Amino acid sequence: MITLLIADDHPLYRDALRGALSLSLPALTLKEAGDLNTTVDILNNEDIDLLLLDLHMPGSNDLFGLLHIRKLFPELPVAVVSGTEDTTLISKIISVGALGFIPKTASAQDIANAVEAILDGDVWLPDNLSEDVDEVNEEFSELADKVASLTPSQYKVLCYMRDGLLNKQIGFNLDIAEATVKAHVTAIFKKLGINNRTQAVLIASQLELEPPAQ
Amino acid sequence: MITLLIADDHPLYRDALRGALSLSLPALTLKEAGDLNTTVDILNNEDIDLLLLDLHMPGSNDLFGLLHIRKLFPELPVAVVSGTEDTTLISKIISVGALGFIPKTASAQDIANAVEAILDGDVWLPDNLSEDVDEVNEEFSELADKVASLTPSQYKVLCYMRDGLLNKQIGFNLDIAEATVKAHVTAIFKKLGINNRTQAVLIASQLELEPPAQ
DNA sequence: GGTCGCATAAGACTATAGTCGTAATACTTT
DNA sequence: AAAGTATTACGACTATAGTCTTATGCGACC
Repeated sequence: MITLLIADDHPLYRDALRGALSLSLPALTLKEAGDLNTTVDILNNEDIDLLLLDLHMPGSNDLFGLLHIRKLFPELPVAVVSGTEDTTLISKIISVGALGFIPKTASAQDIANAVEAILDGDVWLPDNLSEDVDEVNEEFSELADKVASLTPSQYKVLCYMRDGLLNKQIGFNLDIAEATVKAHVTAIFKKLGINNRTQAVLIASQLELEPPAQ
Repeated sequence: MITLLIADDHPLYRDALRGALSLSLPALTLKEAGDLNTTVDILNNEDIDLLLLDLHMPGSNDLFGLLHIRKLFPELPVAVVSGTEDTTLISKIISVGALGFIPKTASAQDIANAVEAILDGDVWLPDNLSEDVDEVNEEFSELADKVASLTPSQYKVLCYMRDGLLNKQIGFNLDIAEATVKAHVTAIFKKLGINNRTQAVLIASQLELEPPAQ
């Protein structure tokens, strides 16, 4: 029995997805989540075979949500659903480890085909994108791996760095001493193989990280 | 009499453009340039009504060439020709002030139409892009303006900053004292309305600046 | 031909970034 | 339960970033 989790903040679109899938693939069990936290909860407590993730959920700014999920559940197949047509963003989504990208404009049949392909272990992309994706991939997926190896605290510090905050301000936000922030910063440098803040910020910016804002 | 300059490093594609244009718009005078420096030379010495600029010319990394031209000749209408289908990049190109974007896959007729529209003062874009462009525009064109207000030295310093170099290293590369680099850095901050290097690097990276590498 | 504005240059000083050593806690692995 | 490893935490120290001040050269503009 195959179970699929639809994570999208728009109830109407969840219904539409559910409809499109139950039509062509009635054997699936479908679960739903409306934000990133409940998505993680469900993934922790139930056996999910495929996650359909909307990128614009509350608490899931751009790539952050996907990176987060990929880090917590590296083995989980993820397909991203989004209305964007930005080819760089789509390339990044794939580089970060999503097995497919489904445009919100796709037809019910396309969506069903995509889900089927991904469940079979294939990667599914809109028609004209394969080359674009390859271009971005090489360096980018390395970076994503390195960033995924950061601890939660380190990740938060990196996000705040990316926003141009001083160590002192980061410490205040996270309620730790500036000295501790510096220690995290040094640890981040080692993991990313760099030696100053500028380079760290560039990497974070290429990955389109956003602060957890909690 | 209308004069048009084709700036593209690929002689064959220059010929193709020339052919496409002379067919539909025989009244045009056409000039050609194969790299960024001769492009600037010609613009300095002749009266050009429209520049067709290829983004991947030698010495013109990504957006740098366009920014450079826009800064030197703010009144000159520029249309960008490129093979990219990256929508963010295309949006940035328009934000920086190009009046049109012509995909290399466009037909002869499309190209002629585009040139005609731009000479009439319109903005010409591939069909499906107008909305995408609007999204990126607002903040981005402000940034581009600010960066364009930098002096040549300041611009170089910013590019090196973007590469993660220390002030000391930048000074060595430009053959000036570290103290001078710092002075430039402070000047850059003021012009861009920011107060630390991290933010400067983020702006430079969003603009896809590349060092002059001369 | 001043003089005004601005880019360039650089030294002295302060603030921030980054390193190192150490320690406490948590989480495996045996 | 003990030993090992990784994370979090922080203070003391050094290196780098950034500010302020001053000075020089260069073009614009009466």
